Amino acid sequence: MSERSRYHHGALREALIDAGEHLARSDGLDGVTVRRIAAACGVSAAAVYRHFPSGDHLIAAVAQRAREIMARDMFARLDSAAGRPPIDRLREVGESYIAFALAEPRLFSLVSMPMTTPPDRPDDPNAGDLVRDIVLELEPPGTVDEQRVASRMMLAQASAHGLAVILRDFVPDPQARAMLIAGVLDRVGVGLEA
Amino acid sequence: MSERSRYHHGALREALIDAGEHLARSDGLDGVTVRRIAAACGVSAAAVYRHFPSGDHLIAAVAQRAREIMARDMFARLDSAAGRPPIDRLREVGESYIAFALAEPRLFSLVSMPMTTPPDRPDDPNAGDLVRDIVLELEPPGTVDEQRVASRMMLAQASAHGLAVILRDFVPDPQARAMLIAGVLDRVGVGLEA
DNA sequence: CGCCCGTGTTTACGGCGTTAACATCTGCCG
DNA sequence: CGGCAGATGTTAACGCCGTAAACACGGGCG
Repeated sequence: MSERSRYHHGALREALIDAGEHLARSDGLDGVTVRRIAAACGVSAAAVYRHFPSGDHLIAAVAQRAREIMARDMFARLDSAAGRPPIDRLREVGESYIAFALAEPRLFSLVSMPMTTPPDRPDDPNAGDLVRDIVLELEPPGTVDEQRVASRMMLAQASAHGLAVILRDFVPDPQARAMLIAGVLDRVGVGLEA
Repeated sequence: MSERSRYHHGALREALIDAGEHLARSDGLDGVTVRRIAAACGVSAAAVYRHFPSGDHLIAAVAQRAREIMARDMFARLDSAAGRPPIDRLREVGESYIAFALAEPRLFSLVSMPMTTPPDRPDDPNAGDLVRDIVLELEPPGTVDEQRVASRMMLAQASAHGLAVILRDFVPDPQARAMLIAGVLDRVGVGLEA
């Protein structure tokens, strides 16, 4: 089975997700469509249904791909903050999330879609677990107050997500964005330590 | 011109927005479509274009309607908190926003759409201005630090919006929702006063 | 060798937004 | 009061969308 099969594609599923990712980057959510993705792979639209039960599952897979890309960004940035206090690393994660949303707004619009399909491998880099791990370090040694952990996670995630969305939609000026990110994350830090 | 004209409708524009609102409540975003809205008004799809330059403008108008409904909720709830300290009223506004998002998730999905069209009357009840007015009361008398005001507004709006979205998509249990709302808003309050 | 099944194709259906051409009603002007 | 013009409706058509059914190819196993 060489790569030249040209009838049987060989790795269409991955190719479809790749094409979807590129279409999302270039044309945004509206460009991510079964027919366009299939065409980008040089394949008929119906071929998609050999690999995904529906078009929504395909775009859910592309969304999952986008989440993995963002998660890689966040992990990379976290590595360069290794050893710093948990609160600093939480801020790093938040800044990373927001930076991604503003740098790749179209990809981010996939990230923030409700996940209709469970991820293929539910154990790969996951932003939620990442936040939880850091938040756990804020707990007094030897005990874990689940409710406190949950509210801290929620505050971190909600404020980062909300800020990203509002900045993307309503604050075009990069300088204003930077000011607001710094100011809000300062305050979130205070709230997280409370 | 009685109401029986039946050819010339008389108030089609408003009727379309009404129908869009009801469709949004019952069928969610996917139900809010030019053809369906027109059909709900007993009118052909093309008639829409006598009143809106495009279907997107119609659904933007429906979204604006949804925002006004939510704003009315928030103002009503604020009235019953008149006289309380600003921080308490901010919390009331946040709770109101989140409650609406969870009580009317489909309508809320319109609210949180990026506004493509300026509102018809940009001076009617507006949640943003409301928040700003309360945040201003937190300033020391006689001075206004615009940057501090902006970051407080942003924190309030971003955390409420983010929390609403995350709870709607990922936390079905009402009790867990209530716990998280209380916990997060406590922390946001701390961050707002910092 | 030959058959089966995984994976591709073509074709078709209904729903979508939108436009063009036509129809009807209403208000105003002579 | 008559009639014309413009506002507001209609139908028909186009191209895009997701999806299903029926068919075609081709690689691997008996």
